[in-house]
Amino acid sequence: MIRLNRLTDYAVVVLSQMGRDQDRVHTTARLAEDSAVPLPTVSKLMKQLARAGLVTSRRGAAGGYVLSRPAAQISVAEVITALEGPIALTACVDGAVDHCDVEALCAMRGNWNKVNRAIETALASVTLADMTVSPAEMFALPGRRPPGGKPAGMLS
Amino acid sequence: MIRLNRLTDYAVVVLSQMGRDQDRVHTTARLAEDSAVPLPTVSKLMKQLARAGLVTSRRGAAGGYVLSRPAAQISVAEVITALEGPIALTACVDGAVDHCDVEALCAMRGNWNKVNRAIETALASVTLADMTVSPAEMFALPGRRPPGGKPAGMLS
DNA sequence: TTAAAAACGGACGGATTTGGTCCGGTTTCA
DNA sequence: TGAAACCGGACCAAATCCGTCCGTTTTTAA
Ligand code: SF4
Ligand code: SF4
Repeated sequence: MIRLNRLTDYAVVVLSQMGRDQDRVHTTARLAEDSAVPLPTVSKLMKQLARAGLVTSRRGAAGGYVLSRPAAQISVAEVITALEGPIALTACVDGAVDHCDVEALCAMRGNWNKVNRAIETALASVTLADMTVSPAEMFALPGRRPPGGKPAGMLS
Repeated sequence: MIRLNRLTDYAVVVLSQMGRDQDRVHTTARLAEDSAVPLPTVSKLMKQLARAGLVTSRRGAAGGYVLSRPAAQISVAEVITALEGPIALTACVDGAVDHCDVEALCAMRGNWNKVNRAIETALASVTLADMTVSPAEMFALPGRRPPGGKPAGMLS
């Protein structure tokens, strides 16, 4: 069902959690407790996110993780990319890593690109900060696109 | 990588194939040959698509499959839905079938809805006919949204 | 009347991916 | 020095995906 990886979903949830307390250091234990995601899983996630540079780790006692950037400047697209690699709906779009064995004969090879880009744009326009507000007022925040405004041009 | 099911991809490819010859009946054998997708797989796909009503089957000798509607009126979203069920990025969006075990405590439960809807819209705005044209002139066809026009309002 | 050509339904199984756990290091602080 | 945290990776159970196969049913044409 075009499902997002469950782990990726968790990552967004946990990162948003962190966003609520911008620059406090959060231990995995605390994050796990607050988000109901099992501890070892949170740990694994944070490791990956740290490697991708989205969070910064502080080792040792009183250590933990901090968001590298304010939550309003991290898009869910970045989170996805960090955990699952480049967003590639099919194997023949531009950033794809692997190869399609039908690609040589496929008449529509490359036509997924536009669609893929549209989705990419959609995901890039939502930040972690957006994900924490109540659904009702999402995208109605001051300073963001007004409700009737330009919708970030998909399929341009 | 937010990857589309390979079978779903194939389905779109094959259906587009069919769209090139609007109302001829196509046998699975022929479709397989033309698209390089293995025959039994095409067969399986067509069965599902027939059940979903996207194609009409004609049994017996000289039988085959016909598109139920012109290719320009079938969106890729429909194809995806037919094969994989409702488009649901996570388990907590509106049309989702299954349930998230963290849902009770998750602070952002429901916030994926908007994102999900945006993607849905993107996929719904691309038809099978669009997928067959050369990438260069996609969305530059007469009668469709002009290049600078309203992009079907995502995240509305 | 018969034979061939097609769709139909479903079962099956191998391969791959995913989700989650565990453990032995290493770094830092009190 | 010891406790608290991250770090890296191995590991595995479960689920999913993908492709194949086979017997049945329907229709057409010889
Ligand atoms: S080449 Fe064709 S079959 Fe292969 S991934 Fe691209 S669209 Fe799908
Ligand atoms: S409830 Fe939270 S964790 Fe569960 S699917 Fe929705 S966003 Fe993800």
